[in-house]
Amino acid sequence: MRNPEQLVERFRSEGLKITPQRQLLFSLLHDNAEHPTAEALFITASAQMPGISLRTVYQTLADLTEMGELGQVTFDGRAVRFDPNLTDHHHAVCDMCGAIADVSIDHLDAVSISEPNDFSPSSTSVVIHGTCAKCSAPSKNLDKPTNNQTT
Amino acid sequence: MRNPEQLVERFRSEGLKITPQRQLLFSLLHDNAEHPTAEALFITASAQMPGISLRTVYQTLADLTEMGELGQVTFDGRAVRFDPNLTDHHHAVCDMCGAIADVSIDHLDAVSISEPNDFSPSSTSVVIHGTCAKCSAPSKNLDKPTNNQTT
DNA sequence: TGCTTGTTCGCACGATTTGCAGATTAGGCC
DNA sequence: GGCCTAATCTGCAAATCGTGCGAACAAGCA
Repeated sequence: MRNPEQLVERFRSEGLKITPQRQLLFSLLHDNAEHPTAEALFITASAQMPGISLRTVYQTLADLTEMGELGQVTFDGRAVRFDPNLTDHHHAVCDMCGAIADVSIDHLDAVSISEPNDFSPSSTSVVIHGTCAKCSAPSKNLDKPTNNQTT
Repeated sequence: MRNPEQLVERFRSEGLKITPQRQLLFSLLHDNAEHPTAEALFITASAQMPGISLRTVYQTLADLTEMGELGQVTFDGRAVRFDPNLTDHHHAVCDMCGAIADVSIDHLDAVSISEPNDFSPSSTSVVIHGTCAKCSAPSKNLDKPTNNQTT
């Protein structure tokens, strides 16, 4: 996703208005590697702008997604998560705490895939399930596995 | 997933009862490569057993999943799909009609993956998006793209 | 400042799934 | 076959996630 200033430019050039709600969400999403849900963004946004509507968060996220500025991923069949990282990458999901990390995979096209007849692939996504560092650490410190699935 | 007879054995040996509803679902799932949703199974089941409850379908699918006889996959963030194929495989999803096909990928472990520090992977799933044969066929016949996402 | 049009907001609703409680029934025992 | 008990089924309410709609509001421009 472009930085907030560039997004403002783009919105303006497309005749869309620059509202405080949109600007806040631009900044919350910029360089955000947490793959937040709409609900999580709403909570963060509400802290800075009490009164902002969840509906507006959904709307803005949908707009950005439609403009190609934001990616969407779902791993568990639950809430959609938003990803401002538009580079070619994949995801590692911690099955304990739900944390999601980006992973890069080189030469994925080198693996031998037996596709069904006449299937025309357009994109490939890889999800690695496992346990993250925090959750696999036995008891190094007092940290419990951070169940931050919604934060 | 085991065949219906074997599932009956397993259920019996675990003290679970063999009901007509369960037997019907066993047979509907056996060798089913369509990755049906609970709703789709409910519709099919209802045709053969009017009065069966959607709640029962969900319950039985959850039981089978918990027993490890059934896999679950979600691709679009909507309904969960059930997969009796427990072999190591992945999925090709048609973005036009929603059809899902199994694909096998060899030597997936050979690709170079830059995992985040201390992430302990347990499984990897690959989803290939694209267009299936039916939907990419221009107009060979009168078939329209079969929008069978719910059937 | 005032106008126009896009935005925001709140609410209702749709889709999917689960919790609950009462009715029903499978399976064992006589 | 009939009975008993615990498991199961069923219908309904409710939780979760997301979207449609209409009224109120505000950004951007003359």
